[in-house]
Amino acid sequence: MVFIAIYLYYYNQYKEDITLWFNINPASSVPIYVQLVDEIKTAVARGVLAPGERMPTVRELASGLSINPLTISKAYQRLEQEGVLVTMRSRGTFVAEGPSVLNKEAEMGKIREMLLKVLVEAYHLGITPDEIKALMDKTIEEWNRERSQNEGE
Amino acid sequence: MVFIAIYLYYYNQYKEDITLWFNINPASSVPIYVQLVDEIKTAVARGVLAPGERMPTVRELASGLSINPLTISKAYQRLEQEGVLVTMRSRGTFVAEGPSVLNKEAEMGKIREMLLKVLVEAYHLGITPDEIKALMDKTIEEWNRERSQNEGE
Amino acid sequence: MVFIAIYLYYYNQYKEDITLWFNINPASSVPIYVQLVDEIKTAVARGVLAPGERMPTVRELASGLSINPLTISKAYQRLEQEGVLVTMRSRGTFVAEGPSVLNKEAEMGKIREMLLKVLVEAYHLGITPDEIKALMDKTIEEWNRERSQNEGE
Amino acid sequence: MVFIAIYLYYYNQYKEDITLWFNINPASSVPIYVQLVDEIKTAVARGVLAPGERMPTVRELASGLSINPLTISKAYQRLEQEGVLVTMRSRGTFVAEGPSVLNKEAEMGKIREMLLKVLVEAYHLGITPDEIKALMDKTIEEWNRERSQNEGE
DNA sequence: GTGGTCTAGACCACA
DNA sequence: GTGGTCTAGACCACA
Repeated sequence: MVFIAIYLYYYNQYKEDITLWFNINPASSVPIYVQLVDEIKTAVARGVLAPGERMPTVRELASGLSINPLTISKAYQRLEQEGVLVTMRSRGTFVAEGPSVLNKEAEMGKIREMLLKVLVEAYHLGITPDEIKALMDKTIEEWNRERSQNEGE
Repeated sequence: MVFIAIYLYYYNQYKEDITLWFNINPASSVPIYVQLVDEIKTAVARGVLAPGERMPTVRELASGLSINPLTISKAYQRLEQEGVLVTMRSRGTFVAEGPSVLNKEAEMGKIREMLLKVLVEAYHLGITPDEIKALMDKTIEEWNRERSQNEGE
Repeated sequence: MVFIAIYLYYYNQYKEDITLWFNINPASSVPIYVQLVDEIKTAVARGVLAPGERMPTVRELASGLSINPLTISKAYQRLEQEGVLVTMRSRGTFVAEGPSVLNKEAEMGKIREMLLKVLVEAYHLGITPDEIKALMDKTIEEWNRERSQNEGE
Repeated sequence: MVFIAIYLYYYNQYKEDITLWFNINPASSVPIYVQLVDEIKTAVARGVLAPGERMPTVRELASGLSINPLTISKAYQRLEQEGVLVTMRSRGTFVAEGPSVLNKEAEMGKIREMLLKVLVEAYHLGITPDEIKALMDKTIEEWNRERSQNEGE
């Protein structure tokens, strides 16, 4: 498998230097636009991309990642549908102002589905629920540490 | 969304009656063979399908689920690769004897990836890490209860 | 303004002859895929396309309407998001089984918005609310007559 | 979705205080100038802006709404074309003296189109023609009440 | 300069 | 055969 790590430096609205770091694998069976959607959602969730921040333009990202602008556009549109980004006509695309909780119960259901998949996968890898629990605690701890670091910047 | 629940009754080697209960949604964007792989892995992990148990033949499953036999075959092959099923020439396909731990560290890495995805998704749904942790505990508890029930049968 | 009326004859699942009749204006400022979405929603609402019915394939429609397949595909995908069509992997695209009412109140709100727009527009055209009411009654009457006719077929 | 409500106080020719209340959403897919056209048409139809009344200048509106003056200008031009506003050289822009009925039949056709769109949309939302009719009656009633209130001022 | 749309043509996974 | 994805290149409305 070929992983292509792409570093994209650009200035945000406060003229600070930001390094976006997207792993896109054009040889993957996962469509490029889906990979990009996942990468951006991760960057936002980690606090690397803060709410209100301006995203690189479609053309910038396209040339930076050597990907067709249409593909970038598709990813941005998908992210807008999911409420992660907001596009303002001829001004650019921005990170949305945090998640809007519409239907907490339905959403908890989705997460529960994902956790069940983790348990199934773990079973087949010979990993016990207790190990999962410990791993989850460690992962959340790291997650919180990273987020508070990014917010502190 | 259309969900098609399929009940598949058949006799295993011990002549016990088993009800397999697969949710296959032909309208989903997830390929049918992947759905089947997931369903079978779940059934095994939950203890509904016990190690050593005989699986229905490709033809049985195909007619039972009204799915192209080639699709079933593809799922079985994938499950063999993953070590979940074992095919014995001219005797049939069986549930493998428990997970074979090859490389614990690499496998923990996979699970960690999945947990990170859960955290990203949860963030965008407005769910906090603490809520995730609680949900995980509850899910594991239910999981263990169900497994011990199935093993008791 | 140039209007291009396209008649598309094809056989549906019951081998009956169906005439699809889409008005697509490539010179309009309304994107082609949006026009197609509107036309198909209208056909379904009028009962010309019945639930469960198979839609023409992307390629058929594309060649029939002299439109790029990608544009047709975009329209189909949008219609799937709206719950009007259902796509089944490598089988084709079908008319969904009727509207699923999720949030009646929110939906009534949308319709109310549209009715207010009608009243605003009517005001500027010198048409009174009473005339609107009469026109609405007449329009609904015709609508019901046409639907019962299509259902009777 | 972000809605930006803008209150714009200004003195009209009679030196009365008027509050204009435009909802402009720069993140909407509807062009800003179209949103402004709709808002002004609505204000006039509701009687908030009376015939003969002086409109704010392009610059006033532009600074009040934090919108590019060119965009405001485009909206005013469009409204002049539609006969809603009248510009008098070096005196300013005014609300026109009521709708001029040019071709009643053609105009009823436009309204009929809009009503059909409402019916199509309602169908896909699971709303019946009867519910539409009732909603229309209620909407017109409120409309009339509001208009008579504004006229009474 | 911004994102949005469209085409022609190619390739791919799935069933 | 089915829909899905991607590219290169072009054009457009909007602000």
